[in-house]
Amino acid sequence: MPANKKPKTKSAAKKAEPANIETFLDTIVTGDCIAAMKKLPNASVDLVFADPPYNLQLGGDLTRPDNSRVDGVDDDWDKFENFKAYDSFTRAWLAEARRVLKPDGAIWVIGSYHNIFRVGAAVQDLGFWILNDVIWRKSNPMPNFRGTRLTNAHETLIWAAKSEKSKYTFNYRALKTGNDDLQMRSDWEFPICTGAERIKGEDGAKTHPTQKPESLLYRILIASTKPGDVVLDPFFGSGTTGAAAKFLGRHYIGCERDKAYIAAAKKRIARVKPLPEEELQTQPSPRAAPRVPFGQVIETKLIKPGAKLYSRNKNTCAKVRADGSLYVKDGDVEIQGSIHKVGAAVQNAQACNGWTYWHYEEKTGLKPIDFLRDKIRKQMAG
Amino acid sequence: MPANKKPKTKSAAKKAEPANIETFLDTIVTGDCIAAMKKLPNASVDLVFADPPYNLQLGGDLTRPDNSRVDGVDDDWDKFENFKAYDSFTRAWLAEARRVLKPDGAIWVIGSYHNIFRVGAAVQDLGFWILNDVIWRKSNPMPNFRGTRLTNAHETLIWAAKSEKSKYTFNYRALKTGNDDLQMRSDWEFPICTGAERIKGEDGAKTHPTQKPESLLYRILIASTKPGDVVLDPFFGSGTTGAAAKFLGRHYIGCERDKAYIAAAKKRIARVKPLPEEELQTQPSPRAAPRVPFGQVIETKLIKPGAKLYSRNKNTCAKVRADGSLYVKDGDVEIQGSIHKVGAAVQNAQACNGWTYWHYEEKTGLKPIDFLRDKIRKQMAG
DNA sequence: CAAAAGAGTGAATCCACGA
DNA sequence: GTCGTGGATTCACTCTTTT
Repeated sequence: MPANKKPKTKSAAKKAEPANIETFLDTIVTGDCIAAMKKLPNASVDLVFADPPYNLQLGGDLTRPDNSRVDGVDDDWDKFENFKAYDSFTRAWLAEARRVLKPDGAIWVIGSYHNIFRVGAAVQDLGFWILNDVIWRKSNPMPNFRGTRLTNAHETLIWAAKSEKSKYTFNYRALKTGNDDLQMRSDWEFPICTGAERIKGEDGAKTHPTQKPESLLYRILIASTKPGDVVLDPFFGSGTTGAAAKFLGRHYIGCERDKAYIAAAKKRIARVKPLPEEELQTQPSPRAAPRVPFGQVIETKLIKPGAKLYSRNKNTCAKVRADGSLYVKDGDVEIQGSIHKVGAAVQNAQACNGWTYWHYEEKTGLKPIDFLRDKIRKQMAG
Repeated sequence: MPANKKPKTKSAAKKAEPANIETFLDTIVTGDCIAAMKKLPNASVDLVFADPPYNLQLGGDLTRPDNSRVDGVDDDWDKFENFKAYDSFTRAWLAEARRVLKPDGAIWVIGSYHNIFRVGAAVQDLGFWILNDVIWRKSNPMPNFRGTRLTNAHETLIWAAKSEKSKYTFNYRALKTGNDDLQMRSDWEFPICTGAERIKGEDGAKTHPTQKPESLLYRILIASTKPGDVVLDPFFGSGTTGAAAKFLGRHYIGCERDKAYIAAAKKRIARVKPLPEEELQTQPSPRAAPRVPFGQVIETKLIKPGAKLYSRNKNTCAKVRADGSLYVKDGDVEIQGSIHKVGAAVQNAQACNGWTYWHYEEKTGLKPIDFLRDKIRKQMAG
């Protein structure tokens, strides 16, 4: 693809145009996440997934009842003087992430009670629009060894669109289908990342202290991206986002400053074999199907003008007119209009889906006129 | 009780001594929660439970797919100009709540993604020390009718001590015992408040739009208070906190400005019959509870030989023998053995906890025989 | 009377597109 | 921007009515 010489927006014209986003696809940008994100052009990524430092305040070492030491999070990058420093760091990277997002883009941030409230408030203050908070219920959490609190058995994710107006991606039907035809809820259960999935060094020690399970990222990407979308992870770490994105036919961009993490992530992602394209087809949404006006049903002669349509209980009867409008005479009152308007009127309802409300007579009984629309769609497709 | 003329602390001595806390026990203070809390003396309550406005910012009407209208929260008390206004309100009431708390006191706040991040950040900024965030998983949440987001199936609670140094109350053993000897996790499942528990006016309409289930408050009070403790609820509403506190032998203080809510709460709490004192003893020591063989239940004459025990659905019936064994005749097959062995056999299961599987008949219905074991343990302890 | 069917409802930031 | 219209969209549970 040729470089785009002409700035796309006025604001972009003010500065030197940053490198094209294509340059960064499926790569890890080395360096501090804010500096790294500054290299990316405005409005160029579809989704951000961020697993920022948790700002844990563990007082001293934590030991198990058998006196073995728990390998907690004590790396330098996870120390912050105080909430103020953490807040300004949080707002800085969130602002960069928002700049880089397309207008209809969205962000996911994961955290625990140590940091998620500060992150969530910053998300709202910066103009993101929260869509859901999602609970990752850990099926195998670490117990509270001292019995001083509840077992910390979950983490919190925030899902937010770039703005209130964003037409964010949500594959509602795909999630529902994958959930035994029940709406996906805001609480998700997954095991923590252990076993073969957990990346370890040659010494057997875990490479990254907070590696997330790929299953979590799969669901996030299936829920809120389309194949070919660009997913940015400002805290790339061990590269779970990259691995899941590559597997699912999405592009990733990672930011990471730790060279050991980068090396481990590259190695990991190289081993991932992407799903074949046909496997990526998710359950289509009825909203995505081509619009078929009711008039077309008549033009196609699937129903003739003058034919009668009924409500399911056959209490109401309407006559079809040549232009695709319906006509009902109920006592003195005559109603005419679209299948939807007349359906709503005879029910005294605000709205009505005429395709499912009205039925035509067949040998086997009443059938919704939606069957006829289906027929036309299939003819169009085949 | 005579008035206490001598100030208890130096700081209290500086100002006019506010009315003694005893005056307020088990009452509802009328008025705005901040003004009402100002009447209470410093460091006088053990626990605060707060269910503040969520600042929902709902749009227009929402209808179900069957065109019925959802009765959303449109009350004035949930309306705020912007985040800034909500934040300053939040910090004001949290500061008062903190002043009123004893040094070892704690607070619970419940909210949704609309407000909980702002509340949580304020909690931290004011010097509270977060102990856990707890997820209330709703077993029967309202679905997302438009298929635009995930089903909002949970709410978030923050549990925080007054300060990092607070020696807060946590009845670890009681929770674990009540949770089949597993540590209580940070995600709790309860149904929403419906049916007979839901308070309704004479017109059948719900008295309060956001009444919380008593089961949620029971667990909170069992987890983090002792009998006789003082529990303050600055947003008393329909009085769930008061009802649970009275039932569990705790004192409540409510703040509420809506007279209709106050009247409903008073009526509700008046009907509550407190548990007898001996039932309030929670699992005291870190030692495992003493073993009670089933035979002892018979020896104690809590159940007589020849009595019948049933599975919860009453599909299975067993006869109690004098030695504490059970006997079941199922067609030609006769089974006998311990409550556990017979329970497993009739279910075709590897193992079974007979204490919870078998039930005896009481006036009010079937009850697990575990109730009887509890009784014996309490007799042994007391 | 029991069982089945129907109606009602809950802290909800709940539509997309073209004229 | 607004406005109008097409047409997509629900789970668990309680209580009432009908069979």
